[in-house]
Amino acid sequence: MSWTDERIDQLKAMWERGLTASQIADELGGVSRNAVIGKAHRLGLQSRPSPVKANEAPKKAAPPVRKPAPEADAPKPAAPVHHAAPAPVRAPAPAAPAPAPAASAASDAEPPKPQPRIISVGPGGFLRQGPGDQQAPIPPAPPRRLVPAKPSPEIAGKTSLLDLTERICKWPMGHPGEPDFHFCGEAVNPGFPYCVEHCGRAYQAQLPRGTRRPPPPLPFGGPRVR
DNA sequence: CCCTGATTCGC
DNA sequence: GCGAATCAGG
Repeated sequence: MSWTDERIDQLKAMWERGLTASQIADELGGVSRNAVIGKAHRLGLQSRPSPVKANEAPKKAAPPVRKPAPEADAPKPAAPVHHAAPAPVRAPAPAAPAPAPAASAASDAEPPKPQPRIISVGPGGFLRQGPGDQQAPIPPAPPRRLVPAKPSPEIAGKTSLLDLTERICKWPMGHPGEPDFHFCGEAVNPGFPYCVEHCGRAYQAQLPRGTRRPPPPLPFGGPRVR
């Protein structure tokens, strides 16, 4: 995977939104967390509260650098380290998750930025978009969007797509596309994409033919009622 | 253990 | 430029 303009855009966007490198990495697909961090730094995107860099020891000695970089002369005036900007944390639960549609989209001068694609995962069998798949060319005529282009990854405390990892239950809750659609989020049953409970739903023993089966519990909380 | 970001350095 | 390996804190 290479860093196309688009992917770089996504990286920037997500990085700025406070998503973790891991999240960004597996959202983009095809890159490692390290790659994301590396790229972010190369891009000059910088510094979010890093665990290992909480404070700069103003002590005279700064030995713990592996490479004893012999650079002695650095007439640089002390670069003002803007101190710890409070970065948004993993799943902030703002009271208003609903992305305000806002009429601000009216500006024609605004070139449509390819926001992260909306992708779905579910037991129903549809797979997430992967690194390899073709990128739907969005450019030609992105007319007015009635819905905000921003997927708003933070769906208030819920486990969103972006929160999924290998060890988080991916059982969907609610209906995809709806504002409160999210994922189970429990710790997975090791080796499975779902938690123990949802494994029970996802993997049902095949009963002998002709056996009357109770209505199988469907994903998505069952057929949509309208 | 898991996670996080930072840094280094061979490619 | 890239990213795996490594480090180091939570």
